[in-house]
Parts: sequence; C-alpha cells; structure tokens
Amino acid sequence: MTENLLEVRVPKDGWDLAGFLPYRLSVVSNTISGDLARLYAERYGLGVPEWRVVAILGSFGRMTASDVVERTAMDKVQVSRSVARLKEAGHLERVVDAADRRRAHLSLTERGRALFTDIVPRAEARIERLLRSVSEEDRRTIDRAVGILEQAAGSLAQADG
Amino acid sequence: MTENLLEVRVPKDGWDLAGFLPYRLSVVSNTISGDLARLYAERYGLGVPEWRVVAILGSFGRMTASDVVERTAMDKVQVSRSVARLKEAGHLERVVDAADRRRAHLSLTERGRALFTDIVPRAEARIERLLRSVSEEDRRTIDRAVGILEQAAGSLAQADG
DNA sequence: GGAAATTAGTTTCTAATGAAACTAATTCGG
DNA sequence: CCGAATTAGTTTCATTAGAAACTAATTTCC
Repeated sequence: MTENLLEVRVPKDGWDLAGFLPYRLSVVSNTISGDLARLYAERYGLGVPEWRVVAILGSFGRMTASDVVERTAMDKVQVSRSVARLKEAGHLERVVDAADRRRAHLSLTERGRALFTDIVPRAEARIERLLRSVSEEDRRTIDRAVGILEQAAGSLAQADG
Repeated sequence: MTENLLEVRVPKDGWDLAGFLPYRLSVVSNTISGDLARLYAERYGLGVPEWRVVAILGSFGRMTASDVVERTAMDKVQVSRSVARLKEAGHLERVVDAADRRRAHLSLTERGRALFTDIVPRAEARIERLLRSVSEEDRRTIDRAVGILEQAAGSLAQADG
C-alpha cells in the first residue's frame, strides 16, 4: 500500500499528467497569478514584474536593482525594464551611488508609496477571497507545503541546473 | 496569537512580498518547471507546451485539440501550435473526424509514444531528485496542499475573473 | 431549407520574454 | 599605476505568448 505519492506510476500505458507535481503547481500558480495580474493591470496599469518591484521597495525600502534581483529571483533584464517604466510613471526614483557610480539606489516616490499602500490590501483581499472556503488548518498545510517546496527548490537552484 | 497565515499584515510600512502566497507559489513553480524545461529542451528539443500535449495524449490516448485544452488549461492557440510542431516532427498524427470535419483526432505515433515512454521516467527522476530530502510525510503535506489550492483556484476560475 | 449563431481550430499582429552582447564604472594583479 | 577581469545595469535581437480576428464546418431555430 505504499502509495508512491507525487511520483505516480511509470507508464505502461497510463501515466497521468494531472497527477504530476510540476504541472499541478503551474496550473494553480498561473490561475492565482492571473487573477491578481488582472487586478494590477485593470486598476493600475501595472504588470506583474512592476508590481513586484513596487512591493519589494515598499516592503524593504531603498535598495539597488541588484538587491531587487536577489530578493525576487527575477532576472535583471526584467528588473531593469520594470524600473524604467516605474520611473517613467513617477513611481520611483533612482539616485546614483556617489561612491560607486555603476549602482543606483531605488526608492518609491510619494506616488509610488501611495500605490503600494493602495494595492496591498486589495491583493490581500483577493487572496482572502480565494481562500474563503479554506479552513485555518488547511491554510497552515498550504503554508507548510510551500515552505517545504521553497527549500527543496532552493537546493535545486544552487546545485546548478 | 492568531498568526494570520498567508495573509500577513497590512502595511504600516512593512509588508513582505516574500510571504505573499501567489509570489511564493510562482517562484517555486517557475524554479521547478524551469528545471524540467531544460530537460525537455536539451534532450528532446521539446518546449513545455509540446511536452504537455505529448503527456496528455500518452496518458489518455486519442482526443481532439479541444479535449486537450480542457484537460490542461492550456489555451487553444498554444495547443494548436504545439500540435503543428509535433505533427511536423512526426510525433503525432491528426485524423479529421468523418462526422464533424471541424474536429481532428490526435494521437501519438510510434515515435511519439517512444518519446513519451522515454521522457516520463526521466521527468519522474527529476522530481525525485528535487524531493530527495523531503520526508514521506512532507510529501503528503505537499500533495494535500496542492489539492486544496486546486480546488480553491478552480472555484476562482469558474466565478468569472 | 436557409440565415444567424456556435464551435473547432488557425492565423495575424502586437507585446512580453530572455539570452547574449554591450557600455560604463570599478577592482584586481602584477 | 595600468591592463585584464569583474560588476551594474542596459540594449539588441530573436523567440514566444496571447488577444483578437478569421476560416470553415456545423447547429439552431424560424
């Protein structure tokens, strides 16, 4: 009765994509992210990567683009472009570092901070709606599971690819 | 001590993207999918959408493109293109339905089936490597959590967007 | 039976993506 | 110090994704 979880069975001629962890995760994640993406786009004209940069700066304050890359696991091209758009829109400002002029410190402007404090509760509300019918205990299960996966995926990331 | 899981706290001036469920899920999911995508691409010259179509047909046998869309939550454009490439590569064949000539039945060719049976164990092995250090109990936690999320996300999907 | 609506699937067009090359500033090694 | 290597960040370019329009076949409904 060892159920062979997450691994499913090797195909004689029936193997089920729908039971395959990476696939299931991507469907779930895309569905949820898509829902939020709609919120950001419709209401604020903001793409997901931009929102992430806002969220990071809103959460942790001033930092460089490289710091953002490190914290978000976004790639630097995406960060660079998001920053450009956000600056354009007046949501953040760049201050070139005096000591090392390759680097620039990013921080939210007044406008950017307003955006941040406006979005966060709405995003929370979306998640709350999603989890409306999920019990407190099940939420803990989710939280725990994601933590486990983060750790596992982390080791994967550093062990090359 | 109610810990307010997954919801975190509303920003006075500290709200943490890194604790935000959609974000965490997308990082985890992208890391894992990225790893597999590399396998498909390097070894078989196959993109993720193509692989999904192969996996579905390999798992469930003959079906139409619409059926594939329904089972995978991929969009129809992506399915259409994947099918075209797979046909080109000789991995699947299309048989137009006699009764309804808009529809075509897709199934793996010999080659396609060989591809499928070759990939599946390798994909499984990757997942096994990922979960190497994860206990049986934690695997069950993951499985349960993803199931809960699937259900929650499912209700989200049908309640418009 | 035939115009209008629906469905299956494809094509087109634009925007997003990411790898790789590039620029500019800094550090390292001798 | 000064040339080579490194680092921060940007730009270019080719691919990919996805929305919307489109084609073709089939239903619906009067």
